[in-house]
Amino acid sequence: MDESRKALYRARAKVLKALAHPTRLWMVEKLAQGEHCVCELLETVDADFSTVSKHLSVLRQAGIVDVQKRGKQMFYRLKVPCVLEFMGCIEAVLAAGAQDRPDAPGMTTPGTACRQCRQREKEL
Amino acid sequence: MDESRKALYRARAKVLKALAHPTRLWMVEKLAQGEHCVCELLETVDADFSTVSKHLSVLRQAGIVDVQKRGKQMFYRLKVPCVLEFMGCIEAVLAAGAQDRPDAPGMTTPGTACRQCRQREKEL
DNA sequence: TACTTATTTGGCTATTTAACCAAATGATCG
DNA sequence: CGATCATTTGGTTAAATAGCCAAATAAGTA
Repeated sequence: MDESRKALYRARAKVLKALAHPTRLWMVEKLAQGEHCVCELLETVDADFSTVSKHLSVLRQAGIVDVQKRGKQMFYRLKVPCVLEFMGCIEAVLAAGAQDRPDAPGMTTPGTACRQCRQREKEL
Repeated sequence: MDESRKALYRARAKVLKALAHPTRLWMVEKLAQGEHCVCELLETVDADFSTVSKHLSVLRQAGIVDVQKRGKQMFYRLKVPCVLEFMGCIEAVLAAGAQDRPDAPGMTTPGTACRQCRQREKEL
């Protein structure tokens, strides 16, 4: 894998990482309903002012939210609303996670050994 | 926000966190093409055997991948393929992140003060 | 049974992240 | 200008994460 490809995956991971926090996830949903100033978000969150601000900063740096100063307040809004679409799939993961299926007992696939994997590759 | 709601967001965040790593993201895409044993993934990844194994463990615990033992090998596969759909939106975030728009200079919205926010709430 | 192969586990260290507090900034109001 | 409000920044500490190495399992194989 070349360096530019690695960089791409790092960038993608960074976006996901920005979303991967309960408080931030919550705030993103909140912002999906319309813009909010920091103190409005603060009220719903049970954390310190500076903590909320830092979370928003993470979202902003990831490019997920937008901020606009108006008067003495900072108004945040969701820049890329499609991130909300993740939720459906995440719920699916959570639902699937519960069952941990035993995966059909009578499995007859030959079990290609790893060494053989490489050999098979050579043969191709 | 009540405790069960918090727990929901924590659970969701955990799933995203599992995806939020370049190597894991890469492996998920790889697994989307079909099942692979650990050593096959290792070849494409430039990391230690144990590191790869741990990444897979994270994905498994999050409920994203499935594992099945066959012979001496562990075959991993994508359990919930919809996670791939995230990529489109992530690219959108990355694309949007580039431009950092100045958001229309002549903005005339009154700038509701935060104190006033609370007051406004009371008035409703 | 001993040997090799495939993978996981258990430390260990370096790095990153989260949270809080206190201080700094920036804008408006008196 | 000085006070106040909204928010960010810096510092600190605790906890989580990533990576590597070495040892432990587990399943064939000789």
